[in-house]
Amino acid sequence: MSILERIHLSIIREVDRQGSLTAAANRLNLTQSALSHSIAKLEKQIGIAVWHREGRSLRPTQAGEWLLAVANRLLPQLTHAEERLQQFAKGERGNLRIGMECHPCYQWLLKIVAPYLDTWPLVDVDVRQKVQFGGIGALFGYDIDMLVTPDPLFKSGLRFEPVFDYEQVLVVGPDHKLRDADHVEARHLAGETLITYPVPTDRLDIYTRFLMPAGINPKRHKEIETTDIMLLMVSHGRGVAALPRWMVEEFGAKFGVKPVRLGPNGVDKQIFLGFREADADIDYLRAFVHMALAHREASSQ
Amino acid sequence: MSILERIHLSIIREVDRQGSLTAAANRLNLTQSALSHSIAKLEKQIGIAVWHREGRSLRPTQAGEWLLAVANRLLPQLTHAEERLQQFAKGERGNLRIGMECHPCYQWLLKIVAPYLDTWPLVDVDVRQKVQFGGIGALFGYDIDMLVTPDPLFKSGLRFEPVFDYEQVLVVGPDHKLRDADHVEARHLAGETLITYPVPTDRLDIYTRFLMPAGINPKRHKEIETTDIMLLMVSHGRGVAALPRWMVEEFGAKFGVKPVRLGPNGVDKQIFLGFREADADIDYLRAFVHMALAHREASSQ
DNA sequence: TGGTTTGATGAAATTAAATCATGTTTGGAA
DNA sequence: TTCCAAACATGATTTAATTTCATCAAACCA
Repeated sequence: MSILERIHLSIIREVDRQGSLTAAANRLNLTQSALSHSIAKLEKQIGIAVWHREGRSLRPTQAGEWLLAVANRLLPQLTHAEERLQQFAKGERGNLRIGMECHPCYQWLLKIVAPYLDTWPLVDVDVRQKVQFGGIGALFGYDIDMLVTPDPLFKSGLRFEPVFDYEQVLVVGPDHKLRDADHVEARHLAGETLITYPVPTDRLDIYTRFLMPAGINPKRHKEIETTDIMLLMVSHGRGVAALPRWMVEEFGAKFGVKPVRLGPNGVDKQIFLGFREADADIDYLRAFVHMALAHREASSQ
Repeated sequence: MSILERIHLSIIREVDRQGSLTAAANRLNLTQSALSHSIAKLEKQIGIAVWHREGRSLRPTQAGEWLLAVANRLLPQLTHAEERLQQFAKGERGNLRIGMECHPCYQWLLKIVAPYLDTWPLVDVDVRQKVQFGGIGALFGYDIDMLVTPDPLFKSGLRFEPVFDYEQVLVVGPDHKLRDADHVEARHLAGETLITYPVPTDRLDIYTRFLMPAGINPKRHKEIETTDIMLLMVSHGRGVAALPRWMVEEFGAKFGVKPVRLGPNGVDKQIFLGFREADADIDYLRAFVHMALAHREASSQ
């Protein structure tokens, strides 16, 4: 009945990666002949070619492209399932694969992960900064088990817990004219250089919740990857940035930068921890959420 | 290297469904002995039991439960991939599997699907009313290819197009005292029986956008599955309901019911068509979106 | 307590997969 | 151009894996 086997997907993926049957065969510890036979049989059974044979190279057909997509989606899941089983067998607890959709949360995450690793010595934590189909997709696609994000999705098989509240503030250098201001208005930034993480502006709160409502754009927009460099730039008067208040307070002294409230009421943010409802009863996963919630309690006092 | 094969997943799923190895073997057109050998080998390779042997019955171990979840997730995808390939081979275009997260949209959907089936004779349309992990999860899980929903999720591997705007109105019977009112206030419903589709109140706009903001609850809340019966109930004075205005106008005459605006400004709704970004270039899928958009253009005049 | 059902097991048979040896085509180097 | 190396295809053979068959032991049921 079933014709599409794991080996077929492996071959298709490997041929795509290596570029040739022969190279793929080596990586799979099989002969070129074996792959050739295997694929020929598959093509015969489904009744359509997987590759165009052009000279001595293979180019995927439409069906081949489709199969490649299937392979890239399913093979990692099979691999992960096997790893998980091995871990069951060895009495290990497994990996907690955490996806991050929130740049400055990294510092916060470290504070949760550190004690977690002590309490759960058999669980390994694995943090992925960039996830292929976005955090939600990665959760549904079983690429990650937990997601740190400012954008929760209630309903539909996932669960989100608020674990972290903070105020987003403007960071200015030690000689900046707004240094001692009670708060800043959007128009004050019209002549400034704004430094942000390299993400689309519609995912930056300083745009969506502060600048855009006022119809203001900064003079210049500069993207910086790392927080340290960003703070260094700000402290040397190269621009202003928006970061969590706790972060500015923690690193502010070191860099001599100051936080200023965004607008009269400030910009409040909430970070959520998301996971699959189906995983809700995995103890080491629950424990992580609990530790995050406990940390929230502790720091809200 | 790889030990977990499709057959293992099939066996695990079938044993769970049938309750015994023997029955599962029959369904898989194999002998009981074959399955026994097959899973014995698997258990030996991963080094852990998949089932507790209790007397002559099999109960999944923790690992078994996990494997079962994997099987139920991956096997349908493999099956679908095969079907899709067969369709490629036969020159068919495939199935368009549409998930619905919007009860009254069914009538609207019919208006799109009817001409679509004519334009795309080789594409079959398959509508699924209830999807396991919610619409978004079903899209990510490849259980459906398109989703009709009032709750889009921008970003993260999916795309949503607004295809349908309408006003949600209150439907009252021919003898109802509000029958000729310009609009209704929330407090007017305090003494009424409200008839809705059987979904949680936090997904019913009349609650979230009309009653709850005013802190009002109807006297009674009754859930009805089908629109026809709902309208029949309303027309016979058994209560009031909330439906799209176009629907009331279309069926109003038949049932003698009347639309009344919800609040002074009305409750406007938008319905979206969602699909995977990876599928954005499948012609028959694009075509569906285009037809929906065209229908929107036509009816907005 | 027999009869029947269920899963396990070892050996044999069968089927499937991989290799070996070889052929054909092609792209590049001499 | 020519020749060689690289790449995939193919048929026969070998090897490995899977399936069946025959049989057993345990357990549920009447």
